[in-house]
Amino acid sequence: MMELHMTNQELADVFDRIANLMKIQGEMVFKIRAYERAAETLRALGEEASAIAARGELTSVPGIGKAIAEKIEELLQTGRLGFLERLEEEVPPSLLELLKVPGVGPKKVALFWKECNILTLDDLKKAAEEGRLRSLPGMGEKSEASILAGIASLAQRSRRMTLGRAWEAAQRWLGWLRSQAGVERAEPAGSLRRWKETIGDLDLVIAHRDPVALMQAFTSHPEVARTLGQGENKSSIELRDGARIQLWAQPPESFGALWQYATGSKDHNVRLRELAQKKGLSLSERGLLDEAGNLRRIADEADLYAALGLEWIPPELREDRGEIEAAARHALPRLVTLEDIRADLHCHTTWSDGVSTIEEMARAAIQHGYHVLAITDHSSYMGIVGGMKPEDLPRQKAEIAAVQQKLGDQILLLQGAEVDIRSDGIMDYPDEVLASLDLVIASLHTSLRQPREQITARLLNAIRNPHVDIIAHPTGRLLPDRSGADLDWQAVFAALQENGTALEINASPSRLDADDAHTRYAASLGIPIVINTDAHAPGGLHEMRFGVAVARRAWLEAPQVINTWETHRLLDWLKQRGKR
DNA sequence: GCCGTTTTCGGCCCGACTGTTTTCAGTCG
Repeated sequence: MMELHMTNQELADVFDRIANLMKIQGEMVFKIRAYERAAETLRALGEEASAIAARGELTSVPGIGKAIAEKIEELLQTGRLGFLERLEEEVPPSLLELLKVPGVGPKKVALFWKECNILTLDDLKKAAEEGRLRSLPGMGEKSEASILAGIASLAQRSRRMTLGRAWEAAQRWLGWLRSQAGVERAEPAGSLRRWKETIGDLDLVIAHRDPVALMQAFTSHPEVARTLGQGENKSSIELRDGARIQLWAQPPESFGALWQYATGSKDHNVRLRELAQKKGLSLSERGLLDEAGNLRRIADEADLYAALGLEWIPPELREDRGEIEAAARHALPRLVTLEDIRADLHCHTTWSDGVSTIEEMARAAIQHGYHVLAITDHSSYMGIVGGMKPEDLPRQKAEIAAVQQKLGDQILLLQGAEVDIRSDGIMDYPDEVLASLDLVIASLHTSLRQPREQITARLLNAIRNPHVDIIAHPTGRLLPDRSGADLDWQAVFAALQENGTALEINASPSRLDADDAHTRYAASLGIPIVINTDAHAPGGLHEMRFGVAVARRAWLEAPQVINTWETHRLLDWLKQRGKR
């Protein structure tokens, strides 16, 4: 049977498309939710759906039943879906653009389409400008103005933020909030607190007894371009750069319920509320309401989870990926923490494109409390980064030895290299050079758009090289929006497993590669995971926390991450791989 | 469309805010 390559992401996009078209069509909300849930599930899988389909086990995946499994199989076998094609004949796909306008949902889109024959964003803009929308039921002049503002902001609105940028912005705003009168507590929530790889809107929560004046100050802050909503408990603003911030407020005694609610994810919250219902309770951001109508306010998140019979769930796990079941069994993983990290095995110095010396990087690593630092400058293939030729390595080795002597037992320095996998799949250093290093990282930097078979073959070639210890940033993606290589993940996983090669989580917020889903699946196969910063300056070492966040979202415990190991164990691992 | 120790039918989370409304629908998270 001819098998077409559809990634989990591509499959998920199809089901999201179906869900949105059905919304405009006015289909049952629960049917729509089923498609949305299937899309979420596919994105979180890690293992390729095609591999599960080949075993005939799609329906054993939670959220995928008979109907959706059949659609996945049709897509995998033919690359098309008759159901979607018929749907698109009934609902013009150009309407999906209209859904992106803030404040415009499926009901309005259907109304505009059926009553005014509006099919595109341009149609909608023109109709609003000409005042043709105000006569529609539920519409008025303000609605028209809001739609025009929404279309304008859509055009100039920035993309999703990287996690790094979002954290910086959040810290600034939290600082401002904490300086305001009456703010007893201010914390990040939403996808930021769950450490998702990119962030749409910033969600912030505060404890405040009388937030009306504060909400006013928030929406009139000098950076605000427009106010999207302002109420007593909730306000939303858009900044000049297009970023959006939502602020929620509750009194301190309800702060736990609010923080939990605003942290999400939506799917996680829905599951919690269903659980509450089964116990005869109603859960909201205000607290738990019993059947007699008594509201139990909740100051501390952990009390909320406890009231539902659950362990407190770390925010990184709150995606409805099995965490609620695990919390009920008191079987949540003991997630790896930043404090567990003892080594950084990927950084650059002035020997290639780094801006600091070996000694500067080593001293910075000591400040982080690390026991081991691997100096892994680039090989020479990429001319642009001024990589190291094999003949440079002995001189670098001498410098590392000199710094090592100077620093004594404060830290152990390893001489590694980040060796390019050339476009033809050949490693950039010959085997005897690779064998002379303490640690070898292999990575793809060029020709990332090669066809799946070709680029996978390059990576497999590196994994099978007995001198290669770590595969760095496997897809080469750049967040927020440059996608990476199209890899045959099942082949990559199998090769990593067979060779005992470690898979890197690259901690740079513009990479976070491998991602949480693939890392979780890789670790379940016993593949060693390493979290590296790929720092090019001492400041870059601080990005370790973003990599740890990915590992936590992948449910990893410290023993699965090789740079949490005691030095002797790490060295044993390298030795067993033929190093040192 | 999915799901099940209240099982194979009948459920499926909850509230704030806006703009249009004289009591509510739509959107959002």
